[in-house]
Order: sequence, then C-alpha cells, then structure tokens
Amino acid sequence: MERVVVTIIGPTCSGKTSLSLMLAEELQTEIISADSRQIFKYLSIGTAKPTKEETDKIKHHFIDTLEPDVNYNISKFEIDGLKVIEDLFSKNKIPVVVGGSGLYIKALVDGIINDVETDDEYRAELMKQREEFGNEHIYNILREVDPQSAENMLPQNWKRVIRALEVFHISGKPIWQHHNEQKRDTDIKFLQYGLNWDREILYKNIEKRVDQMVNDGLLAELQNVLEMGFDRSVNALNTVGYKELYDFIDEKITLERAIELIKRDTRRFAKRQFTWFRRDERIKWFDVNSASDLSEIKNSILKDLELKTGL
RNA sequence: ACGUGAGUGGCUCAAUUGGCAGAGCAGCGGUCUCCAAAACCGCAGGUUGGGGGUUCGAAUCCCUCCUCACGUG
Repeated sequence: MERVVVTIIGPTCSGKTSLSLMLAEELQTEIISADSRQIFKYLSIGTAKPTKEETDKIKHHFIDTLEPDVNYNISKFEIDGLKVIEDLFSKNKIPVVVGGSGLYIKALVDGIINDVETDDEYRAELMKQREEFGNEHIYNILREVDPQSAENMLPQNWKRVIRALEVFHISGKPIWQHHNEQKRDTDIKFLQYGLNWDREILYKNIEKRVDQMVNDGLLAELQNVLEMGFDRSVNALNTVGYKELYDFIDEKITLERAIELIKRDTRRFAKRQFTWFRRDERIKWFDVNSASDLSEIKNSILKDLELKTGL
C-alpha cells in the first residue's frame, strides 16, 4: 500500500480542525497536530484547540503534551512526528496532519537541517552580546565567519543571525552548506490540502471568534496559567491572544483595547500564514465561503485519495 | 441667525507659524531550514472641504461658499 499522509493546512480560523475531524472519522485514523501552540497544556481557549469530546473521539497527537515552559523545537517535532506517522502506517492507517504552523509542516514534509543540534549556552551568550552591543555586533561576527549567509539577512533579524552563528559554531560549516547538502529520501507522499477564504469573510470570522474566546474565559485562562507560576516571558505565552492581555492586566489599556489588539494581531497572523503557504505549489487549494462547505471538501479529498492510492 | 472652533490618505493626528505634505493604525505584498501564533522587510494611498485672492512660494495669510462641533438666541 502506498504510504500517503493527508495534510490539511490553512490560516487560523479556517476550519482546519473541523475538517480534520471529519476526515479522521471517515478514515478511522488519528490526527497529528502541527501547531506550535496547541502542543502546550492549559492554553486551550486562546489557541482554539479541539474540545475534549473531540479528542476523546479521535486520538490527537501533539496537543496538550508539554508544560508551557518547555523549550520545544522543530527538530524534535520532525522526529516525533515521523515516528507517529510510521506507527500509523504500521497499523494500516492513513495519518492526517493538521496545522497552521508552516515551519512545522515543512519539518514533516521536507525535513529541516537534522545534523546540527542546538547549543543553548552559546545561544545565551550571543543573546547577551546582542543586548549589550546591539544587533550589528552579532551580525558582524556572522559576516566574518559566514559572509554568504550574512548577505541574505538583515542585522535586525537577530533570531536568524543567531541561528546561523550557532550552526557555524557547532559544525564549523556555514548554514547554507547544510541546506545544500540536506537531502531526505522517503517514500512517504504528503498530499497537502489548503483552505482558502475570502479575506473579508475570514477577518469577520476571526473577530467573531475572538469575542467568543473572551466570553469563554480567555482572560481567566491566562491568569490561571500565570498563577501556576509560568512566567510571561516563556515562549508559549508569547502568543497572539495572550500577549495582548498583559497591558490590560498591568492596567495600561482597557479590556476593549486589548481585544481590538488581539483581533488585529490575529488578522496579521492569518495574513502571514497565507504568505507562507501560498508559495508551496504542491498544495491543492479549496475555496471556502462558510463552514458548511467543509463536508463537501472532505468528500473531494477522499475522492482524491482514492485516485492516488487506489483504495 | 449670530459667535467661536475645526475640516489634511479609510481612521487618528503631525507639519519648527509662509519654504519639497509626514507619522501611527487599518490595507496590500514579501522573507522564512531548531523560539515560527516567533523574528523581520517592503508597497500603496493626499488637487490639504470647494472656489477665488495675496505671494517667487499657501495646509498655513485674506475673501467667499459648504460641512461638522460647541456656545448664544
């Protein structure tokens, strides 16, 4: 049997979760979430996780698996995710991958550099130097050891600069060389389906959903996590829907303003997701105008699967 | 009706008092190979309410009309 993975992508609030549930039910399989935030426990309302009933019904991987202060990384996700995929294949199931985190999807579909780990100490050192001497300082270091990569980066984008330096530090080779050498042979075939919405309708839905989240207790959810002792600075809490609430908690802005900002940032996020996914020509897009279109899309995908796998 | 104030990009406001009309937000496009819901980059948009005048030069000064706000009737 051909080793096929169904992959559902799209911006936030596009109906990925519903569609994936329908598909998984029909295919009698499990769902692999490729979402950099739903993987954390306690952050449920703000990340629009599937409900407990839904996860009880269909098994989900990478949802609610980590404490918010855990430093997860994409390399781990690639390894863990592929493991689950293999496991499902061995049970004769077609894995369904769902997610809006483009890089997480990429890690599964194409792989990322896998021969260079991280060096937290060195990273911390670079961060310190950056704080002390500025972006230009670390950028200049990169320009010396790896001018070619430096050329394609801006000093302001310090995160990439640091990663490039880290790769060089660990491997002694510039990061672009790893990119060139990287290859992955696998017989797994990822069929990618995207949910495309008219921008205006999607934005309206986003606003509605943010209001719903607030009604459902978004603020209390955040306060609860903070009371548990997790610091605002942890990466999991540097998330749209939560980070905008800090200024309200500090009484710098009104709740109404904070909600406005959440809506704005969610719109911006959706836009960036479109930008990311748009350039991948392997994605087959479906136009969606309302949630009721999803079941038809599910059928199209199943039909496409039949064609491609001969099921 | 009279008085006062205001009118600048879709919105909120700048323009050193007469010297190239700018910014934030919204919008749109892009980058992305270990924090990615992150971190960045860019683009577009204005006959300065209309008309006239003064001036080498007007968003800015003068006249007039329109609109809005507040005050008085």
